[in-house]
Amino acid sequence: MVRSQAPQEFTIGKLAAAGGVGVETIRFYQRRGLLSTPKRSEGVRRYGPDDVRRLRFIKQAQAAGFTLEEIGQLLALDAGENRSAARDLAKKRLEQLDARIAELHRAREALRRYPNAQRVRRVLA
Amino acid sequence: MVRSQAPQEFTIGKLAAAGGVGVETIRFYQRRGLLSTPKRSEGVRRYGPDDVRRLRFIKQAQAAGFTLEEIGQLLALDAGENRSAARDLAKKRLEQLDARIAELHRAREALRRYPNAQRVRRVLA
DNA sequence: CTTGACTCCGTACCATGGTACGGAACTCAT
DNA sequence: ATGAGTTCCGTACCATGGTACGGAGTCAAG
Repeated sequence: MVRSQAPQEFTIGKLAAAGGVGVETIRFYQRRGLLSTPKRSEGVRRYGPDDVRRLRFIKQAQAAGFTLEEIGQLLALDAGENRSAARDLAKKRLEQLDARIAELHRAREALRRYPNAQRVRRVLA
Repeated sequence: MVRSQAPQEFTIGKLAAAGGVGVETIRFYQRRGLLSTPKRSEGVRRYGPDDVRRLRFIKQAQAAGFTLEEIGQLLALDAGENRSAARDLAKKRLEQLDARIAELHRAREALRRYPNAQRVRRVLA
């Protein structure tokens, strides 16, 4: 079942704008294998909504603390058979995320106390 | 009033060990002006408890999300007259920290839902 | 008083995540 | 159909936060 193609209406510049990144960042992600590099159509490569979603996913995952390397694995595993491996990876990252959040909370408390301290050194040390 | 000197009993290797970093990291921080470089005493530089505290402060501040550049400013301002500037810096960072924590919480929630989702892509996008 | 560990110093190299550059090809609006 | 604006592509460069290397000097235990 070949469904009707979604319109490939984005040039690289539009895609970048839609994802809130620069054109060079798109190319960088393509080199890294995080985004595909479609064939040229009328001299220029065209992108569609899937690419926009994928780009947004990358940005969100980055915000969650994944490295580009991990994001690549996640996408690869997710696309292939290996969805349970992807889940494991996500779970592992979730634990790291919890640890990081706790760490930031501790730092936050220390920093919040700071304005009344004599010196910063005593606060975080 | 010149109080009795605290013993300067650490060599660079001990200092590094006490701070849980490598020797090269100490040297790197010295180049960056984050740690002082004491005069040589008997051919080798000696460090004391103050240096250990300072090193630990750097590590903690890093964990709180400060860059080395910011940590340098913080230490400089704190040491000098400018304690209120140091407080401002800390306050600004505190706000950023809150934003970052909120962001990680959002990512966490998305990730936590993942095991039941069909594909990662739908989760964070 | 030698041997092994540690220090000192400059300089080079590394990973991560981009950002910039320059010339040629191409597209699009007027 | 022409000129401004994009795209394409390779390659170079950037900041951050280290890590490694090599040769000379020093120190401490046996």
